[in-house]
Amino acid sequence: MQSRIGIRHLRCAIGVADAGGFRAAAEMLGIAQPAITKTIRDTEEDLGFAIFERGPKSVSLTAPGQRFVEDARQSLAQFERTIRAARRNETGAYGHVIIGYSALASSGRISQGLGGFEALCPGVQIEMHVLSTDTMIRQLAGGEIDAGFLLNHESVAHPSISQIPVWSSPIGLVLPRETTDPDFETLTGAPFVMGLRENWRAYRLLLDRLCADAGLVPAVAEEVWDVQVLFQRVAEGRGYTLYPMDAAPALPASLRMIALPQLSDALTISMAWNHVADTALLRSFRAQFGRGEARLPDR
Amino acid sequence: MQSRIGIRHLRCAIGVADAGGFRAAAEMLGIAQPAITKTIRDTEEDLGFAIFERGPKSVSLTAPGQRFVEDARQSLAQFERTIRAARRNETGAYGHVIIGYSALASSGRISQGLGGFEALCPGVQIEMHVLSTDTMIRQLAGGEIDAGFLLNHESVAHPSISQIPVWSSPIGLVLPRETTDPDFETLTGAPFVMGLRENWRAYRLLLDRLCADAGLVPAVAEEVWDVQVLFQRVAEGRGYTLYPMDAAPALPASLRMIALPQLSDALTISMAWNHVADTALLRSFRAQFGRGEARLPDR
DNA sequence: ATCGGTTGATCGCGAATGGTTATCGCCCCG
DNA sequence: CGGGGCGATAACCATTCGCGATCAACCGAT
Repeated sequence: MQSRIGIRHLRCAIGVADAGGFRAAAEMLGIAQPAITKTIRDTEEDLGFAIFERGPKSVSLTAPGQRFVEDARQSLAQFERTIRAARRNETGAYGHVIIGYSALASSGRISQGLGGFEALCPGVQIEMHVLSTDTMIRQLAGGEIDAGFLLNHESVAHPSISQIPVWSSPIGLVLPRETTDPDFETLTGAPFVMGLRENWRAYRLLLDRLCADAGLVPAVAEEVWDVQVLFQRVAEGRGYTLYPMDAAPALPASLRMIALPQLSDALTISMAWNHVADTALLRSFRAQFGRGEARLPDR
Repeated sequence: MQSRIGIRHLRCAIGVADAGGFRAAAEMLGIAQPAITKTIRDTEEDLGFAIFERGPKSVSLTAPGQRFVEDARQSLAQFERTIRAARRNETGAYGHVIIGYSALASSGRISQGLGGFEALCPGVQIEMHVLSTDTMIRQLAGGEIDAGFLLNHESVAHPSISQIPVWSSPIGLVLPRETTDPDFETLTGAPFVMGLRENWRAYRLLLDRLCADAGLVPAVAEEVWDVQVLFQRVAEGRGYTLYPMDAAPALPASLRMIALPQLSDALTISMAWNHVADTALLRSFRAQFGRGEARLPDR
């Protein structure tokens, strides 16, 4: 039963798989290359099979190696969560939670939940990352973040990630403060600034459907990578954009929002988490937003 | 970020918590006591708080230590599953799954599922433990076993354990082969041999309800710890017993079963697993028995 | 009151481990 | 045909890990 394999071995194997080579992994992990060779060889010896196929140019995972590294990722993530959740942080209290949130999710509901969590577990350090919906799902699956707030959309799903709706907001029209309210009919063909599909995939899909339902055909004059630029361009008069009404208080002074009752559906933000991410601290966190032990996805 | 804590530290902390003392843990882990002292102290130093309260007589967990050890258990279990699932076993193939099953679950449906799994993942080593329903839940929660087949009953639940019904069997009457079939009415007051409530809690609760519904009042003449003894005593004429009809083929030659249509409900066996037990191998295993990604308990 | 018999803590010392630098052999590609 | 990648190997060094021996505190007996 006893195995000489430790966390170090997992880190090493994952590093090589990610970096695509022993030398690259060595650099990434901040150690010398021979150490990688030795650690990988020890691991393979212990497990009884080759994790990597050594090609003359770069290495690749064998089939069992693939499975092993996949499992090792979960294992390592869980381990690090355990340490993070327990460790005393700079503020003098214990615990450290990493969450992601979509730019669309900048609403009072998050602050309220976080406030409740802060009251329950004072001093726990909360690290926030703004991520696109797809990146968030990927990082949740890989254990890089503990929970995320993202756009609820049927195209956003992952077998090992649970989601629970947290709140909704209707979608409004963002326009420069001085501009007069346009008629809804005049919006078709009017210039719009939108987030790039690459980074705003699910939100764009949602808007596509809402606009189609409402008979609105926006002319996308420009696509940008992130919110700040989005608002910047709208303020410069390059076009309108569509954004959750919730975000109205957070708009720059040069912008304002008006409701668009013609857009039938609201945008819903869900809390998402990997169901293997299971520490006492994270259970407390999730409890702040709904029951937090909701259904797994029906795949 | 980098922490000197490794798997060894978790094992050590868990060991001390379980053994209830440094010296006892040392013995349990097969190392000397000073090593325990040092490892625990290193861990506490790294985390920034005391895991254990050193009393003059034995030690106890502090509040944060309690949470840490709890999380560490999950972490360690996941780690060991990862290694187990990957490791080459004696049969020359890879993988090792530990399952528990209730004595009540000895049916063809398990063998069938296991056969399918064997075909899918040839050579994977399956370790089986016969456990009482309650023990199984505890070991699933602690990560000691990967999946279990147990009696489906509302009193058998745990927040982090999912269950999915796998099959059902009506309950029949077990009696010595030579005995003539009794009338159902004569069973009330007739002597019965039963499993001890201590070890058969959920099954006895189920039988209590079924008997009450059917107006049957068995006189429990004797209570025994495990199945073998149960059948032994029935064969010796100490009384009847009630058992799933499924088990008929597995009965000793000296016994036979007759149906009891008066007992309204069937006994249902579920597969149970801890939703944090997540390796590629275990997903394949669970897929053999229903979808295997079913609902979490509604707590 | 003191003396075993506990407990965990401390102190050196060897052995094992994890890391380093230097170098090799290989294969691809200019 | 000779770089310049790659991983493997060798020799060596620092740290870690575990050991036995010992200590200090405490409890419950005499």
